[in-house]
Amino acid sequence: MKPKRIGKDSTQIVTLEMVAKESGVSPSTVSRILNGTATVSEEKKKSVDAAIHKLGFVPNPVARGLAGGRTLSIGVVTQALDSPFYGAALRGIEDELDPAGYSPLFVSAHWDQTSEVRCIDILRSRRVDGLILLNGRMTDNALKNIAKNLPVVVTGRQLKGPGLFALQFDNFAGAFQATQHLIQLGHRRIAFIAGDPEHPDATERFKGYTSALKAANIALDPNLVVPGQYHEISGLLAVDRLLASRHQFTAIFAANDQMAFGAALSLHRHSLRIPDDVSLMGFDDLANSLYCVPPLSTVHQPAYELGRLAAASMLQLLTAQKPTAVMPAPVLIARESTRRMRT
Amino acid sequence: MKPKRIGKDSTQIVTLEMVAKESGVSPSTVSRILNGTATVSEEKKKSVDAAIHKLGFVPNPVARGLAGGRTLSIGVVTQALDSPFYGAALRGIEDELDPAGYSPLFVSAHWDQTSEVRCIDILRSRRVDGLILLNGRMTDNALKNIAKNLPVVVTGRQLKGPGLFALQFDNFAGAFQATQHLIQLGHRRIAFIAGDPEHPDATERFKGYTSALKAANIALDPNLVVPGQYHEISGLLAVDRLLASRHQFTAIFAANDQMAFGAALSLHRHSLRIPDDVSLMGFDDLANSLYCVPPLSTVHQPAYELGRLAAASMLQLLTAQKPTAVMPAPVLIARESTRRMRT
DNA sequence: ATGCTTTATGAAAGCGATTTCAACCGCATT
DNA sequence: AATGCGGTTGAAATCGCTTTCATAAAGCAT
Repeated sequence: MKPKRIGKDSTQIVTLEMVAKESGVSPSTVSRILNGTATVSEEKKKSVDAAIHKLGFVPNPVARGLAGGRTLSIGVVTQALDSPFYGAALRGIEDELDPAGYSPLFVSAHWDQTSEVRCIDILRSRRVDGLILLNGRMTDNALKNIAKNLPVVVTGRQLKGPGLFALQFDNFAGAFQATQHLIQLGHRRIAFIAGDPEHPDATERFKGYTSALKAANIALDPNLVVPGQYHEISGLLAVDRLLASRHQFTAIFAANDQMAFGAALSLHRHSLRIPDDVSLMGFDDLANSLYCVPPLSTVHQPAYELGRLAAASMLQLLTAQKPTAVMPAPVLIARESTRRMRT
Repeated sequence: MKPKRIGKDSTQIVTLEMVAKESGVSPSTVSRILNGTATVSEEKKKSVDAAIHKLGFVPNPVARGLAGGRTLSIGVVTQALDSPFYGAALRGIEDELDPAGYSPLFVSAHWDQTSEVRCIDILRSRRVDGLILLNGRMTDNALKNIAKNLPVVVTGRQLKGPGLFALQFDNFAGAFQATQHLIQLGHRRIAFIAGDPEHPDATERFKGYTSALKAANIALDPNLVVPGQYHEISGLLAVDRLLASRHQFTAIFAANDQMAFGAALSLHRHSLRIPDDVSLMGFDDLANSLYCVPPLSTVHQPAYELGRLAAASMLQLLTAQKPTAVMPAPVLIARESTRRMRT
């Protein structure tokens, strides 16, 4: 049996001190070179670089975090790890942070305010350098308070402050467009499956719906507005209820795609065809909206882009720049679940 | 204007030393109480606990990581953050780790071996206490090597070793059942949309398919086996090709749900109804399989459970216990996309 | 030359925990 | 009464890096 020898791959711990010794300079100098904290003679720089390369030195982020206060990690509070929408956003964050040497630390709050506070505490105790909050529930003031000590980027609300940046998607405009689209196709009796009024974006979408109706001089029929909770099942139940109520409608606008899927299933169960019998419109443009039957007309929400922008803004905040990101405007995606009213 | 005062919520840094001073003992003793490293007199324990509570002390994981070598964080290498399947697994991991005080550190490797190695390096440099690898691509040996220094839990392969634990889902049995189900419904000409042969689970599923055919004395028709890559679009194209080839079939078994969705769309485009004209079977039981039209028959793969089990096993590994987790057996979920052959 | 501001560098002091080491105490042993 | 031992406790070293602080060298004006 071969003696257990230290393989080249087995990360043996090379410390900054070893690099210093190897290149004949002090640890301080090595650190300065690593961080560019001060000017160092070209000559030493070279010899240190050589030593780093030779020894395969990788700075220890933990020690770095302790000494310098920076951990090169960004806390990300999401609402669900496994939601198709947030998943894309997280991917965007990761893609943007990674090249900058930062690592995201994901925690999920499950749309619960208490849990959200706890998550933030955990992240702070882990000394993250910044915080990205995706559609958080906490109050604006609490957020501003946190931003005093820690750069914060939030999505889903309008807010300004020092060390604080907000990115908001125009839910109102998106919903307006969606409703308008249905109207333009000749629909007059358009049902709306609302989201949880606790979500500000859900209420915005509702406003977009009502505004578009008003703009077209269509009276809002409260009987056609049914509550939902953004889940598939709530969309299904909403349509069940709608159908049971016997109020006529020719189109449905669901406040998000997930509810639209539920709605589609309910329609199917009642032998109603999409879009021949009723047109169906979603909101979010989830990955699988393209692959349901029939492919869902919806409003594209750039989740991935949102993640990237949030992360990029955070990076700017960390370098004391003013974030410049601006959210793309909503884009309507007309697919096959909506069609012109039959005359 | 009120003077800026230190709010109670603004996490001012309370250190272990302050706790020690407050309670009149040495830092060492506080540490010992925190970690249960040694017996401490009941009296001091009480006074320290009181001080901790009073000051609201939270140990700094960063300092802890540097001093003790433990960071209370577990590296998780996933293949995609935004895949419905992995999302559920990640949630399971988080749910299990959180109560134990551990935090997961997620990185995604995008099914790329090089990237996977890089991810692991990042995690190691961050001094994670353990590593969970979800369906990794790296070789068994490389893995064993890593496990020498770091507890490792892997999914999707069979492997044993010190500090190493593997969890594997029985893809073969699952695919066998799925195929058998179609056969029992009277289908004889069953097409198969394969996954990328690079994935071991894809090849296992293929084997399950062929074995079930053989067991029923049905000859395998190579014309009915088409390649795919686990994405929706590949499922769609596969069915397009199948249909173009004009080889008869009455049922399709897709190696995963995503391809089944694509397949469903292709069938729809060709005006073929599910399940009346062709039965469709998936694999994985993604969250939205329940909400497609018609709801997809599939094999349930317990992604969430998998995550929990992997995390639980890691926790056991970290306390030097032998992991005891065993994967649940595949369960067939017959929904509405499959039906008895018309006679 | 003299004095004074810069500039490059190293020594040393943290950062906030853990852990080793040694001292101390009390109690059983001979 | 002397020795020894397990059990508590605190002082101090340590983890690997950053960052003051001090110092020596260098540049510049007078």
